[in-house]
Amino acid sequence: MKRNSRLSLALHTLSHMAGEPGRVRTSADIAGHAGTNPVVVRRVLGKLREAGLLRSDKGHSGGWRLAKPAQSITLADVYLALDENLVSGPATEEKPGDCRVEANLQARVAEVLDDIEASLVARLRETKITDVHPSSCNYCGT
Amino acid sequence: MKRNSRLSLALHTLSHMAGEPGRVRTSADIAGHAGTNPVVVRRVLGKLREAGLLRSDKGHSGGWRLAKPAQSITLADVYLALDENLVSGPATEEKPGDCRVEANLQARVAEVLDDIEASLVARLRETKITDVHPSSCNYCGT
DNA sequence: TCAAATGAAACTGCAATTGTTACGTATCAA
DNA sequence: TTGATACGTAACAATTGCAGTTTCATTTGA
Repeated sequence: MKRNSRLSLALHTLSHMAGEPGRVRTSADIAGHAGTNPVVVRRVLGKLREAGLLRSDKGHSGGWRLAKPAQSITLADVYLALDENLVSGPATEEKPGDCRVEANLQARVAEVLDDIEASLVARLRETKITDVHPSSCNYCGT
Repeated sequence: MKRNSRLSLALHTLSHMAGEPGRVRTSADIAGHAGTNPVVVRRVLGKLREAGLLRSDKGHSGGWRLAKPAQSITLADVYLALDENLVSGPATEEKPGDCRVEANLQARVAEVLDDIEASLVARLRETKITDVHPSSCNYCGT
């Protein structure tokens, strides 16, 4: 996989699930379709479970399924569940330093980035995961 | 240094230069103030030179200086000169694949990210590097 | 002619992320 | 009760990107 793969994997999987809400899928199934590893799938989908988007069951006939109606899940829900911070990054955290230019810059740039991050989430909130599922899907068979 | 350090270094340096436009600074000077390495400085400022923001001279009494009035340089100019792509990342570049969900997702997400990237640049264009220089600077002596 | 500065290439070191292996635990069916 | 199935988690290896470092060539001016 590549960069930003967590978000890709999460959206991809949820979108498929939106097409067949009843179907239960195992980590191995999902990993096979996404070209990755079952453990990676569990890591990523685990975040979505913590956020209340998915439910997982152990044991025989266990696996992953939607925990709420697909219509009620937006791209923003997924993005936030993963703590992506695609824009601002991990809170630059400079040592104090005695350079006032540095302080000015940090403040100014951080302000802009925070705004942009908020705009991103707002935009993502406009799209539901059901909007992304194509009318004919060679995986769901719909 | 940390993440986004190229942008930090570039903005920091340009901002100081805006305070003393005539002064020529060597890579070693700048590296010393920024707590990094002269070669790193040349790598980053080289991009700004390609973009026409800085000029560098070799040899005795050489070094770096502004190539245009500080008033005409915005944060966006610096951001774009570095090819940062802070939002969209390096063009996800998936192999084609036969999954239509994936294609739909890529398109939708890319569209949003491109918009957000444009918003970011627009916001950065509102601030000139002279706006970031404090009235009293312990480095410039102004 | 020599010292000072950039330009550029090659390499190392570090941190983050993904991929992999291994083992524990819960669940269900025979 | 037992065994197969699937998730949960920890630990480790592989990969990647970036900063840092070393080294050498080239240009410039005193």
